[in-house]
Amino acid sequence: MNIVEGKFIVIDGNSLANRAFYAIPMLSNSQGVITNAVYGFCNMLFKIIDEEKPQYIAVAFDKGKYVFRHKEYADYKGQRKGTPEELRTQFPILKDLLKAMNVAIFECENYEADDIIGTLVKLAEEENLESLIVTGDKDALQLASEKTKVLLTKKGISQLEIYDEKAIVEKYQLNPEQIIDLKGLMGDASDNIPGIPGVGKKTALKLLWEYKDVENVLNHSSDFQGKKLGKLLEEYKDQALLSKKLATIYKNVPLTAGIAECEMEEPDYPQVMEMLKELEFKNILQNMRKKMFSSAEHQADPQEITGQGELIQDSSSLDKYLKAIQDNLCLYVETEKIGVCGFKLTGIGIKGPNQNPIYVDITADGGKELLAGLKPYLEKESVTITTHDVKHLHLVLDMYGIKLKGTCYDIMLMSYLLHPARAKNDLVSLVEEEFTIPPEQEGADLIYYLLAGMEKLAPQLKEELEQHELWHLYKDMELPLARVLAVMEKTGLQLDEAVLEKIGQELEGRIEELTKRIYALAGEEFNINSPKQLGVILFEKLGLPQGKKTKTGYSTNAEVLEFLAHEHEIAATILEYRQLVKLKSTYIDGLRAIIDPATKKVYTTFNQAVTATGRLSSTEPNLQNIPIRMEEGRRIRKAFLASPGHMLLSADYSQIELRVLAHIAHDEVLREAFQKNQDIHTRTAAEVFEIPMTEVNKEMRRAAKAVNFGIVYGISDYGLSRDLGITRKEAKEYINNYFKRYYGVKTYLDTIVNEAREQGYVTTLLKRRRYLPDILSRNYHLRSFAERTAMNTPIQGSAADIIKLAMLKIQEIIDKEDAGITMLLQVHDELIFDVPEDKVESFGKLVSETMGNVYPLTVPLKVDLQAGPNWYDLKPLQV
DNA sequence: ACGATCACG
DNA sequence: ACGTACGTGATCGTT
Repeated sequence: MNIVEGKFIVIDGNSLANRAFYAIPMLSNSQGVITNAVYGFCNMLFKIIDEEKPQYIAVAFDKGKYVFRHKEYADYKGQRKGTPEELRTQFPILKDLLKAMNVAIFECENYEADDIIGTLVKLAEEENLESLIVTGDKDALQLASEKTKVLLTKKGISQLEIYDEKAIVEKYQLNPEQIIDLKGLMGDASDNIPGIPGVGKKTALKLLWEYKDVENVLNHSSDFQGKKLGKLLEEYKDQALLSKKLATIYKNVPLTAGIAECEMEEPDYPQVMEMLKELEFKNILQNMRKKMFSSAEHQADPQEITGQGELIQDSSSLDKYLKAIQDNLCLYVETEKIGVCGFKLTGIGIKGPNQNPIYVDITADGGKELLAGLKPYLEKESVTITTHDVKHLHLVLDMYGIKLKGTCYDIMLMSYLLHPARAKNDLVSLVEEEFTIPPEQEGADLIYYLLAGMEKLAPQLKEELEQHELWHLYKDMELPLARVLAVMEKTGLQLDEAVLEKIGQELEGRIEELTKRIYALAGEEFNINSPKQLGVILFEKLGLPQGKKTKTGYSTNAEVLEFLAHEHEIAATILEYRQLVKLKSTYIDGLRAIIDPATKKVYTTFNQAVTATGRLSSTEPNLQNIPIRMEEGRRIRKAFLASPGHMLLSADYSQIELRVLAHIAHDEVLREAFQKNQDIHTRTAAEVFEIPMTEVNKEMRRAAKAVNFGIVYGISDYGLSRDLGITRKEAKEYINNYFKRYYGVKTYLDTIVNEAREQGYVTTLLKRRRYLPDILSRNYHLRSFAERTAMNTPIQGSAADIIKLAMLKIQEIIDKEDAGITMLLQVHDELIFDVPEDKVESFGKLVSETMGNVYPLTVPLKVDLQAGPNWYDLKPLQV
């Protein structure tokens, strides 16, 4: 009889799906198919299989609404609400997935999942198998035995608890079968099993400890003669027996298959992966792919790519390969960082359609000959190159005098436009999302996979961009902009080391003084830079009132210190210390460390694919946050020089975000203010305080300015009150007054939030998209954040679109003029140029006109020009 | 690796 | 009752 061995896992599919549905926040794929229960179920299934490593597995489902129990008792489960629509639709998906995974599914008309489980477990016990029942329903405890355990889901789905026979006896002082008797006496509200009225858990347990089962309890009802309990037992005798019957799991369901059919099998990988891809379960898909690779009988995923390639070291083989592939190629440049700035090429990966990839080893002659061979192919106008980070490619090829003239698919930029908020736009992650790179690939082998991945991704991304009306943005803006940015990065900015050194020395002296003063005030030496140690000094030793707290302890930020400045001299001293240390470490030491000794320049990197709104960012060094607001810091700008005989020209958009808002919100008051070229904050103050503009004082203007900022950020009374140091009630008043006057803005903000709710995303003027998955969240924080983002992104993002357009046009002009002018920096609403002195005025005029007219709005775009020998000494320029 | 802080738009 | 203003990057200290 004992023909099989091992462990059998049987899952209550309905119970587990229910648990997953309520435990996991609403989740849907991009088609709107709700998937949270399937997702939770899958995760739990894999976890259990992983931990228990069963040889047999089955999932049981309820089938139909009525089961044999309804014949005995029509109201069985009568109180239960129907399955919600959002869950009901997930069962077919779940069953299909289980089928593809070759997991045995059982369902049987007239019987519940419980009965199927009871039957299967009985069969398993006869085969001498160990069984584990997975469910959220305590009824299953009655099935526990020497060979059978029950895995109960506790809260949510991550907490599981195993009950074996011993655990049940310990907990209830009852045998597992007596769980049925317990329910017979006390009933079960969730299944609408009546039991005996007035008998709860305590009484029922007491009775069963004494009389063992329901029948015996009823037989001894005379023991309770004269008591209330005796009367109840008499009166509800039949109901108790019925309840026990209803609670009893039936173990002889006519099943069409047995334990042998439950044997674990390898999933049908291609089918499972197809389904997981459809469901967009990226993590599970990746795990499944890894499992497939490690599986003994490795099946081919239809999407699978191979890493077979060829190493090439000589020009003639390269030439032969290039001749064969004609005009379409994927290109991967492998580089290594050298020194503080710059990098060197170490290898090139190439793949043509229907060709195996190649890796060109250029270590021999630094690549000169091989790159010379590559040049004519890459410079063809008819060539289409697929790559990742085309700006980087421009910079690398430029070192060999190669200029790309054809068209380009940049995987990084394309996927950024599709998912700007996604953290991982690096090539390996993107390829891994679609295909699996077998573990531990490196060097040329890895590059072969990446090339094949890019080749598959490019047309998919292009199609998706077209579907979302983003192709134009890619083709005519981001792609050409990459080249402009490459030129800017290559140009770099001249720094005056002597200026930095001088400021550095001044700072150092002052910091030393401040340090001593702080130690004296504190009465001991400590690390002032450590918020933790500082908190102890301020709030424990000196006993100053602590304002806010952070997650980790006391808050010691500028806001708190400013408040404390009234209380103790140390606070103001620390504020100054902080400010100076920041300047010294970030700007003086930080910049000096990355100046190229050969050129005395710094070379920033513009990241074109990180921000969620479409802005650029700048790193190593970040030249978009050089101090300006405070004079002490502003002096750093003296170190940024124009080249000899040139001037720095700065052109910044005045109030571009509020102008964009006036345009997209169709707000008449805001439009009029800009059309009349009024001071926008003064006008807002006049509106909000209902006075003529001439009567607006400084304080009113300051408040109005804060309100305008608030509007752009996605206004909240809390934020405004904090910024202005007023009560929330007052802030609310300001906001209400504002919306009364700027009715178009109010309507716009309401509309855009609704649009986000309906579409799941918002767009900018040039159709750049940002998805807001949290806009319907039930979590107040997440939802509010998404709402503010919905208000802010079209404004910030459209401004980013406009200045990018301007950069493209201006670079064209610069190229055409060929007068030694270079574009150096973009700082969100400002462009910095290096211009020959005699060209400053004429070029300034061109820049101003170009920026002002590049994307006509219903309000004028105003540009302020400044020029000077360095970034500090800029004087307004009228043209 | 992450949080706190602070520099910019 | 609740508690966040939008978008970044560098540095430092702590884990």
